[in-house]
Amino acid sequence: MESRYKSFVAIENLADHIGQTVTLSGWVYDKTEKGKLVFIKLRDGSGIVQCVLFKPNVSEEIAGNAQQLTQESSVSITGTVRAEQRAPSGVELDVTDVRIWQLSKDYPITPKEHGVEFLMEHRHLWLRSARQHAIMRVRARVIKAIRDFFDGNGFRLMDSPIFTPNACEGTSTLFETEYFDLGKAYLTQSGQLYAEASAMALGKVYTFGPTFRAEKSKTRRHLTEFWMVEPEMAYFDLNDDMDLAEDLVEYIVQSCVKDCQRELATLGRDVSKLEAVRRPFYRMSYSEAVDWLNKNNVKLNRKQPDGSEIQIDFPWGEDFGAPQEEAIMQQFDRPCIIHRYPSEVKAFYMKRDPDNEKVVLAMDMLAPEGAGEIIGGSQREDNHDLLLERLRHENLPEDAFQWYLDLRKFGSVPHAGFGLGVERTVKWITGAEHIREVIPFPRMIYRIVP
RNA sequence: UCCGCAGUAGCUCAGCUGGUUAGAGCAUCUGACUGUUAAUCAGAGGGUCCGGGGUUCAAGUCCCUGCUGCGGAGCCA
Repeated sequence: MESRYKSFVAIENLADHIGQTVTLSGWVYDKTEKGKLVFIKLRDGSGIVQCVLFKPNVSEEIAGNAQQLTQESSVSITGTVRAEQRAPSGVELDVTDVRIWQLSKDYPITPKEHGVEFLMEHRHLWLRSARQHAIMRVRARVIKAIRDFFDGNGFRLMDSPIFTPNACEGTSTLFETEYFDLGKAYLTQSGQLYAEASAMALGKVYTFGPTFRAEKSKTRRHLTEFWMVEPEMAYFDLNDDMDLAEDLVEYIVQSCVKDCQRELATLGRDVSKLEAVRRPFYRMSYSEAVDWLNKNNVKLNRKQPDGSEIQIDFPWGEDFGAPQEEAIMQQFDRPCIIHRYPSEVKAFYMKRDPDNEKVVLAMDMLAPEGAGEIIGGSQREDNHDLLLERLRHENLPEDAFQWYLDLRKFGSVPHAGFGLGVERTVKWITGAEHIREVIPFPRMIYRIVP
């Protein structure tokens, strides 16, 4: 059989083929008839184009094929490409032939409104809708930008394992599984510890893959399975780390602005807000942020032992919740990095600030427009004895961390890194309402199907 | 896990202080139309009112319970 590989014309490139006869293969997105005209909206995965068939111009058989078509029928349509001002994409196809591969029956997702539950049950089909299609293309562009950025800046990809014997931070809940005769294994919640070992071997590395959190979170910014990219750099301090994070995020956003104009338009995204995402971003220390909250009268809701709630000034030492982060970000049109958090609320591996023992050299990047935290990172503790002390303080199993402690015995150096949540970044850039829309098949506390 | 809300046609929903044969729009099917793009017009079919129990002369409607889902909080990327 002759390969069709070379002869495919993608709908997104049709404007380059005006006046030519082409064959498009795809699926029927919508069809309407008006007298002797049949309008077929065809999608092929790259875009949508309206194909117009005038019955007197074709045989009865071809006209019959066109009239039979139902939503999501698979079809190859041949015709002449014509510039058309009325069309959203600027082109239409004048149909001369229609070949049916399969007629679809009772496709459940109509062009009308649907509820969330129904759409999630049909996620495997929902992905075909224009909006979901646009989001997935932006997602692919974000991932490409991440890889391009690191590959082009001297980083090496070093994959971390997904099965791990121990917790990274010891706090979050882990998914547990049997591992042959070796007892329990866990699905990784971060590749960072392994990335640190990799950085000592290759200097600048990044690890990129899925991560798993068994937290029973039920919000519009949590998944139980999500993708994270984690760079780790030898001889980087916190400032180097923050500079890198800003460069990366600026590069990702501007890549999408440049290459995803059609997708962002489909999504109704205000692109000017993305264009504004240029360095330098804002920065403030945790202590400055607490001062700002109290100066601006942003109170903390605190539950009393009797169940009632009172509002108090934000106490230094408490971790920020979503309401505090949102209040802080309302003043900014670009991301903001908050750094030097109280050591008590942060993970054991973060390095204490030599200028203030109460805080660690940690940083979070918050995105504007309500998108919230997209990055968490830190300079790591590189002193063996201090790290061991922190491990014991957190009651973590020393044995399991022997290899990690080794990194501080054999040529320990200052180093830093961070994790960027791919889905949160895509949610911000696309303006999606819920994180479940920005990953093809979301895994959430109450959903594992399809 | 905690706090709130919801479940009626394939889909999105309405259904009043309980009252006789269960409502609309869209989708589907039939017909009309040479510019529709949320097409329009005429007609047709389509219901275990989430499950179980209770109150009542009478329950889609009120009460109890279970299930499913949604929104928010905490945790975090």
